Amino acid sequence: MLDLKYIRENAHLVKQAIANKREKADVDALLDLDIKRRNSIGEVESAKAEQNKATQKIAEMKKAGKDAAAAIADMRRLSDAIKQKDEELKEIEDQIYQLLIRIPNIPHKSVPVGDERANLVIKTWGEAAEQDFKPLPHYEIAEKLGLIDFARASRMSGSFFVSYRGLGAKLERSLINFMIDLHVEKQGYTEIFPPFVTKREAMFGTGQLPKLEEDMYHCGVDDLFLIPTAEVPVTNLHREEMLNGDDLPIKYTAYTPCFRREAGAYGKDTRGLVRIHQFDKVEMVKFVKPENSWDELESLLQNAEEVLQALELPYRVLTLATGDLSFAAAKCYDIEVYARGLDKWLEVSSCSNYVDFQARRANIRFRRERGAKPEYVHTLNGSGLALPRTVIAIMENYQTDEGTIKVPAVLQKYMGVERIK
RNA sequence: GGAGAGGUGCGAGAGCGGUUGAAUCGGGCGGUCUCGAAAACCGUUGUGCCCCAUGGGUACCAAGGGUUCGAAUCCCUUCCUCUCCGCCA
Repeated sequence: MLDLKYIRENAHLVKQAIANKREKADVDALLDLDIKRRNSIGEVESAKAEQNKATQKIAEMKKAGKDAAAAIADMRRLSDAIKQKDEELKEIEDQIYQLLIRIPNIPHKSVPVGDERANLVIKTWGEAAEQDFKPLPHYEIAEKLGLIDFARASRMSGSFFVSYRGLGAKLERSLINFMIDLHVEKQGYTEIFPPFVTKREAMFGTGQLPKLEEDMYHCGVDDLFLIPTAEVPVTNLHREEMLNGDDLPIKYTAYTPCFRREAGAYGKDTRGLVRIHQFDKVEMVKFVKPENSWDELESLLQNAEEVLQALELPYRVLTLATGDLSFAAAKCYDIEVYARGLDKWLEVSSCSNYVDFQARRANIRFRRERGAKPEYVHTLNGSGLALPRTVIAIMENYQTDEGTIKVPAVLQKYMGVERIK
């Protein structure tokens, strides 16, 4: 959510941002209502000032034992008028709020303008090892080695759910442990194990609601949502809090499963593990001081890259263009791993700076020191990493011509074997 | 799931429906004293919004409604916390 005052003073920038993000939001209607609102506040508050004075007088009269009946009768009329004006004001503020929460965050200056074709590849790391054979796509080798049950999972839960088995299941668990250990031991994050369902307010705080309600699994009886990413519960840990400036930056990492209905996404890249309704992910979340958030984005990206470097998987980094940027983000880097069997680049991480957008929605503030004015923190998060596509890359890039899969060196102590066969 | 208790400022904790934005204690900050410190004493210590803005106004005692001329204080709903019983990994 943006600051109303900021929108008032920078309407053209906001409109530009909406256009560049290919969102729809009515800034002019908002500005119109803003004027109405301020007029209305003037009326209501002067009426209330009058009422407060009169009320005090009545109290004094009663104390002095005088009859206050006439004054009370007068006040009844004023009181009714105030109630009515208050209602009008509330109506206006509701409308403002509804418009305000639909205005997206403003992209940073360094973000290229355009749709996904304007995404900028800023870095490529590693090379696909030369091979004299064509590796099988992951879904075939996984099936062959008994690592993943696609058919059985579909039978019980529907399509786009999978069940891992044997060393396939262990690979999943090993990757989770390896990634968390790396974030905690080498990169200074604190591990969190949060709830996997949250309330509406939490989804709103990080910006999933109201826009993405259709993409989430929802438990109607309790009005709870299954989390689409750990970003939601971990960022919301500090919702409605006043943090201590000395404690910043706060760096958390969390493993969670992620649930996504992906409504309408069928038919595109949907074979195997590329796109499934439930997947595992290790996430990093940071709460930082505003002046540091752009540096923190770079180090967040680096922390995510280190996972792929340790796994020795080739990848590239993209700066997302405005049209590809999510609603709440000011800037976002995507990391794509190269999968040799599919011969495709697959997104395994998005590292975003939300600046104060989420913090304002979720009311997460800090004081630089005792007595200082509260300020909104900046929030960032990045995957480190999404598991299924990492698994794809391992199964395809580490495949041998004998139809086995070598275990990446850093995973061997977790897996207990050097080769999956 | 059943039965109770409760949610007040940085913390503890008071608050007959009428100068209560909120007593008191503690903490923080500033000062007096001291070579310095401690102790003691004095002062100070919330946030949002609006305006004809070095000032004024208004709102906020979990959240939302209601009663009233007037609500932290009375009523209703929701959320959360705690205790006891039941159930359970």
